[in-house]
Amino acid sequence: MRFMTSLRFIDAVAREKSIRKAAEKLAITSTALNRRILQIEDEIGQPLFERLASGVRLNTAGELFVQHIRTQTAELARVQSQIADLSGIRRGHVRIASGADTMRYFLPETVARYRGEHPAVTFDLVRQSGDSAEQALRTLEADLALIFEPIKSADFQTMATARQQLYCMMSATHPLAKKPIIRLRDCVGQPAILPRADAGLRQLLNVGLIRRSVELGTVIESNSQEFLQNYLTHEMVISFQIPIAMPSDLIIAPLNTSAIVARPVDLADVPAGILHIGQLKGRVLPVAAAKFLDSIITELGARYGDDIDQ
Amino acid sequence: MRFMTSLRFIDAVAREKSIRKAAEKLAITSTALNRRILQIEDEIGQPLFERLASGVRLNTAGELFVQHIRTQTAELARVQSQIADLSGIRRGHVRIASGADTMRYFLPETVARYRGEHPAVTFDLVRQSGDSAEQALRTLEADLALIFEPIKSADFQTMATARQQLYCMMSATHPLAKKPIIRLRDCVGQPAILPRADAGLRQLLNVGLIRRSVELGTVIESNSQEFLQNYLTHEMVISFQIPIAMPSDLIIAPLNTSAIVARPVDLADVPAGILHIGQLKGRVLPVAAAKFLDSIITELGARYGDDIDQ
DNA sequence: AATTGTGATGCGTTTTTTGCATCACATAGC
DNA sequence: GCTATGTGATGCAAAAAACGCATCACAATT
Repeated sequence: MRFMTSLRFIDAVAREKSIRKAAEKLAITSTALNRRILQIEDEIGQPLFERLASGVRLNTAGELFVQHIRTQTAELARVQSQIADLSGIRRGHVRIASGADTMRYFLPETVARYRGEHPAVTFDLVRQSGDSAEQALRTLEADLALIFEPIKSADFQTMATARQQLYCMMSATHPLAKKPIIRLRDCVGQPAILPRADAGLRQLLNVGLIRRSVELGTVIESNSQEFLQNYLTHEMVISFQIPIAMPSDLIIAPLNTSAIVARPVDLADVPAGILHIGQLKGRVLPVAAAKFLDSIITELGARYGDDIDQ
Repeated sequence: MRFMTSLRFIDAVAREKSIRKAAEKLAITSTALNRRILQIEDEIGQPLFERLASGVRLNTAGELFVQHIRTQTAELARVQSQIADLSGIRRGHVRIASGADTMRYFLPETVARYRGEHPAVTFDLVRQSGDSAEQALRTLEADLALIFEPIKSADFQTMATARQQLYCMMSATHPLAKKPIIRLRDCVGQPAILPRADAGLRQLLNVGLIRRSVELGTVIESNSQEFLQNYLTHEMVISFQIPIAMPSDLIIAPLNTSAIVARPVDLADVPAGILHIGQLKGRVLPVAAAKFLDSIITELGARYGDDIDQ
């Protein structure tokens, strides 16, 4: 959309806090970008940026204006999506901010199914922490966010939740693999590899460990779920995971030596965590995003049945 | 705002239903305008207008897009007003759609007082019927509307009301002028000059007349309040008016021969009509318009005291 | 003091927009 | 049936706007 160019440029400068850096990203010269900004400021009647030696920073007027730009951009996308929807073939672009949990299996499968039905819909999938996912909704960089556990912002509007029981993962040859349900006291002193403290899963687990006064023999921490899961085949340790981040056949895996198995942790020890699917409060989503949200909810319902709320 | 040019043009074409006519109003050639429209349609990916032999008409996509344009335009105005407000001097532009009643004395006085405090605020005052005033709010051509009596649209959000008792107006030498309160039965057969049937006041009066089975000797109908009032000095007839459309000294006018006097009509015969001051439902007004609305409410409060609701 | 990084600006070039003339088509009136 | 009048679309040249290069002025850092 040509008429949005200047606005898009201003938004870019606001994000980069530097005209030259933004110009580079936008693939134009700083001269051209600078002049567009000066022109808009002239039309507004007052500056939008403070000029510092290190770059630029939005002033109050700029904050207001950039907020306006972002809502306008999102609104335009919504209208375009709505217009495209008139022609029958659903078109559009859906931007999702989510934690690593859902990026492994759930989102690939759900997005693939949706694109099977609507090939003209494109996606952005940005893996990030819960905090920055919420932030992405606020700056309108994302339409939907999937966040496991702590929701911090009042601007987050939960559209659906899925309860996720904690599972203990280990090699099929691990002694604990024989138990159908794991109690935390079974794990005392067990060598364990865990996600880092900023993950919602770790926080959930910690609450249980403290309550039951259990200490694990934590040998490795990692923020890579790939690492945690694959390491289980190399050393006799346990790890933890939530169902949505596990391949669907893991829970019912046979006890052959090479397999990884998952066993639920007793809900009395660690309560189920909650996966929140939501959007920016008060925002009207583009058609494509709204329909994909429906698709997510349907998929969650098929997987977790009664553990879903809308 | 340069970046709004194409959007403004499309809006103009939508209103004029003709590229050439719109081009004339916009002071450009139809060629240039036509190409801008083709370009936008190209970017959207589908046409916004149907081409007819008699001009153009919005299709469904166009309706959606023009609605978007109008809200964006209004939003931009709001943000600009908000930004201008930061600099201390309140700037902005307020567009008011209103019936004739308030255009006579109330709005001139209220606008003048407001502009005395905020000289940088400019005004559009469009006199029109209640229906088209509501329509002007919907198309975002007006920020505020003042409508006497029937409110028809669900999109109208009343922000304040003022009860307006009906007054009977006549020459000071008219026999009825001696009565402090007029009953409808006093008026039986009296020669009367009345506003036309589409005015809220006339409808209000008619209800009373039917209820009391009173018939007036209607000799003249006019939609010009000026005419109605000035005619009273030339023939011994009565007319009706609401306080807000009367000069403030009229009710207490002395009984000299040249004067026009106003006497209240008993509320038991004709209930007070209601003047509605409102905006488009759900819309956030620009600072200037919002503040002027405050000013209107204050002024109404000063004049009619308890007859005001917010 | 030298260096590096920032935004602003003069000037020639490139791209975009505009206007004129004209086409193709539909409708209204005779 | 035909003309006259209106409509939007389009090729081409002129005007306007945007762009990029080189450079300036300033501030912070080295």
